[in-house]
Parts: sequence; structure tokens; C-alpha cells
Amino acid sequence: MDISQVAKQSGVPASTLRFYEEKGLISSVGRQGIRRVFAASVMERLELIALGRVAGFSLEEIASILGSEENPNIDRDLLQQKACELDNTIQKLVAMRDGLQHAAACKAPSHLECPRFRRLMKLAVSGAIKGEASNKLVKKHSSNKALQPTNR
Amino acid sequence: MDISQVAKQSGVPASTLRFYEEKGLISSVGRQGIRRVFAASVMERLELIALGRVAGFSLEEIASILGSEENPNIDRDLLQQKACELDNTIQKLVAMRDGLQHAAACKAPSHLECPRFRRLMKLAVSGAIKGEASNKLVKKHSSNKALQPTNR
DNA sequence: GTACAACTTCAAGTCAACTTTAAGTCAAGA
DNA sequence: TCTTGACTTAAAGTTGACTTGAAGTTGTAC
Repeated sequence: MDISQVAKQSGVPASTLRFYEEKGLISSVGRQGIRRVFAASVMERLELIALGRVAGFSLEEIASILGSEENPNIDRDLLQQKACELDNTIQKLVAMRDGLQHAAACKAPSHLECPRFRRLMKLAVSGAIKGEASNKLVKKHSSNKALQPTNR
Repeated sequence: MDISQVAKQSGVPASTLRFYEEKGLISSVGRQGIRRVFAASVMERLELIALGRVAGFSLEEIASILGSEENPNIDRDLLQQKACELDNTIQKLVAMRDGLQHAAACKAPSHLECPRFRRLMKLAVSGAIKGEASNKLVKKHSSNKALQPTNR
């Protein structure tokens, strides 16, 4: 596949594909003349990258999770750790979704005053402020300093 | 509360608090001389903001969800829409978490080759690439240009 | 009453993740 | 052969979310 095919099929702009290649997130199988040639499997990788972004991981983190295309990563501890981080995130988002949903239906003058909303948010919120930094900072920390507790 | 108290208790730097105030995300109840004075309720708001960030919303979106502190937003359609967006995100993240978790335990040489992993990811991934842009770009489009198609 | 730490504003700087631009390369059709 | 259009690189520009710095102000401890 050439870059424009990948771009068309994936919806990811060619400029982004080049950028991702430069960052080591994807790789072309070779060149035809000066032009990149991609394997079909790059599509799957792009989807995983997109997913990782939705999950709040940085490109650098995604790279470390996925490893190189030829020699994929199997750092099981890292995977498990990311799964945990994600699970924490999910729990917050679920509470927030429920909070939003309730707020949309609630007749209280302001959802911030609705006790149900506040209770839901309390659930979601525990540790959210420090939690927010988690995807970014914990990674940073743990790559610098080894096993820090998950709770920050 | 003065800004340093809020900063200390919330973990949010004073510079960020000023930045958030400038952006209309929080507001001080007044000044003592030149210095901001915050109501205790700002803590709750900061937690909601942090949560919104984790959920992948931009500060602008969060502002529109929360409304002003005195006159909070009750655009129920918006809340419902955000709840839906969040639900889509959550579903992807759940599949991804399960995928990561499985990959961490799986004995296949590379998780990209493990059929279970691939099946989980397929679930997560459907629409992830276009989905990723949703929180950011769809908002942009809809505020700039009215109804543009979701695909960029 | 004065020193000074902690606040203030405003402007500029940083960082990640891209996008855009300028200048060049090349395969293919008229 | 010559043009054209899709690719190429390298560098600069953009955006969102902050952070940092410089220069000024002020409440409080001495």
C-alpha cells in the first residue's frame, strides 16, 4: 500500500503517517523509488494507536506498549500496569457518564446542587486531580524511578 | 481561601488556578486588596475539571458543560450528548483494558498474533480512528462552521 | 515602619501532537 | 520530451494547556 491508500483507508492524514513513522509508531516495509510502501498490517496498528490516544496515553507510551512492528513488545508488567491505569480511568469515566446522564434528566436547578449528581461525582472524583496527571506523570516517574505506588 | 490554600489542598498549581480563572473555568468570590479569595466550593469544581480532562474533554468543552459558577449550565441536550460521547469512549477503553490485561497474561509470542487479543481489539477499535477525533474536532467544527460531516 | 514572602499582571516560553510550506524527485500520460 | 500530480524531506507554524519570568504591590512579622 502506498501512503495515500493508507491515509484514505484509515482516515489518518499522510502527514500524520509520516510523523508517526518518524516517531517509530509505524514503519514502512520499504520504498518504491522514493515512496514509502506499507504493509496492510499498518492499518491495525493505526487503530491501536488511535485507541491508545483515546485512552489518554501519549505517543511515547503507546510506542512502548506496542513495541516495534517487527519485534513487538511483550513487557507484561508494563501491559498489566497500563491495564490498571486504564481501569482506574474507566471507573472515573463511568461515574462521570452516569453523573452527566443524570444531570441531563434531573430537575434540580443546577446539577451541582443535585445530591444525586454530587454523590456520583464524588465517586468519580476521588483522586481525580492527582489522577489526571497519572497517565503522564506516573509514566514519567515510573520510567525514572521504578515502582511507585499506584495511588499517587 | 486564598490561592495558595486552594493550590495546596487541590494539588493544582496557583499558576493553573489563575489560568483557569482567566478561561472562566473557576472564579474567585472577590479580592482582599489585590489577592484573590476563593469559595470552598472551588475545590469541587476543580475536581470536576480534572475529571473532564481525564475524560478527554477540552477546557472549552468543560466550561460549556459546567457553565459559570454563579449561573451553572443546564443545557440538558449538551449533557446528554457528552454522556453519549463518554459512553463510546468507555466502551473502547473497556475493550482495550481487557485486551491489555489478556496480553499481559497471554503466552502467544506477540499479543498482536494472539487471536483473543485481536478479537478484543477489534471490538475496541471499531471507529476508534474517527472516534478519536470526536472529542476535539467535532467540537471545533460545530463551533466554527455548523454541520460539517464527521469525517475530516 | 520596613523588610520580605507571597501575592499580582502581562508577556513570553514550553511541550506534545500535529499541520503547513517550500523546494525537490519521479512515474506516467499527452 | 515535457508536463503534471503525487510523492519526498526539512523546517517552520499551529493549537491547547500550561509554566516561567519580569516587574510591580501588599499583608504581616519583626
